[in-house]
Amino acid sequence: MPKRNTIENDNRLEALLKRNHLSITESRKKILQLFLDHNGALAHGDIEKRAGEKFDRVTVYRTLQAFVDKGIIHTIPTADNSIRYALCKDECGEGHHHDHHIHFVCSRCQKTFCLDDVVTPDIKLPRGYAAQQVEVVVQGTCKACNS
Amino acid sequence: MPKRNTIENDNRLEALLKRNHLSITESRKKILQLFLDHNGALAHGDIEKRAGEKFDRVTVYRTLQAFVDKGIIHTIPTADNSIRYALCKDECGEGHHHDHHIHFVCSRCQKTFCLDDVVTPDIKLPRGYAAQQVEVVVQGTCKACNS
DNA sequence: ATTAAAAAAGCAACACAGTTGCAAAATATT
DNA sequence: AATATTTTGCAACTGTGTTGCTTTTTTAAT
Repeated sequence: MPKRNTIENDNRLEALLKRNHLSITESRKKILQLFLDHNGALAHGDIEKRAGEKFDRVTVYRTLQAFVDKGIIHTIPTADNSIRYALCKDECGEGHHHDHHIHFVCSRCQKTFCLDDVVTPDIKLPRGYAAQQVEVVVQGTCKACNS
Repeated sequence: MPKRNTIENDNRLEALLKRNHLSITESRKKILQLFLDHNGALAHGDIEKRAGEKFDRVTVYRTLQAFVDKGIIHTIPTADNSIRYALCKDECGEGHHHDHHIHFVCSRCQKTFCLDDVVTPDIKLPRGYAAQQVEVVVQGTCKACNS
């Protein structure tokens, strides 16, 4: 496990929380760390499993909710009805998410990825419809599973 | 309520069920009727409310599952994690859904529509990723709410 | 550094969605 | 019409997410 200087890392976490006006607590640091260590999205279940030994279920829910509210993470809709979360890029802030990238779900390893470089396409809608937000979820096989 | 000749309508429902190798039961006819009468998608809750006085919760679940399996209806992923169902076009069959249209969720009236004429766009993925299916859900205001 | 105020965590209890096994009823098959 | 098959309803259970409230932790103020 690539674990760098603990204090330095801690500072980084705390700075991120402070910047978002969240008080610094063990659970928030732990869960934030999970996201930073993990490339790809996390299902609620994953998070609960990895953080759940130390923290209450309810705390995990409330922490994730707080992160979503502050624009630190965003949710990813999936066909199988299990919410996934992933870190936001820096442009997101309290009350306004700007996630214009698409999401990729691997049907082999089941992992979910934010393809940050692939922007959502313009969709030409029938007369009368007005778009506010476009969500694209692509299912297929990911880089790792294809090689 | 536009109710045409009952027998003729019943025949239509039964034919649709037979074509999909499903035995003809009251619950299946009732729920299928709901979809035919309703333009737009139905949330599980809607269906249970409208069919639930007559049928058990479990039956509704199993009926919907059977319809999905046979390719009569398809599910629509939504951000709020509440599955919606809508009728498939004729090309769908057992074990293979071909829904290449996009879905539209109205943020005003909360209704969900299949925009059958709007096909899912080609998405250019990073090297290494292979797409199998593309889901697009557009959120905005619908025709009715805009006029 | 102590202390008071504010925020978050933990706990218990609850509400709700979805599933499973099994007996009874309805449908299909001959 | 009789039998085999499928579906239904029921009860019980599991999992997920929520709420109210008390205790603990964190923050801010002295």
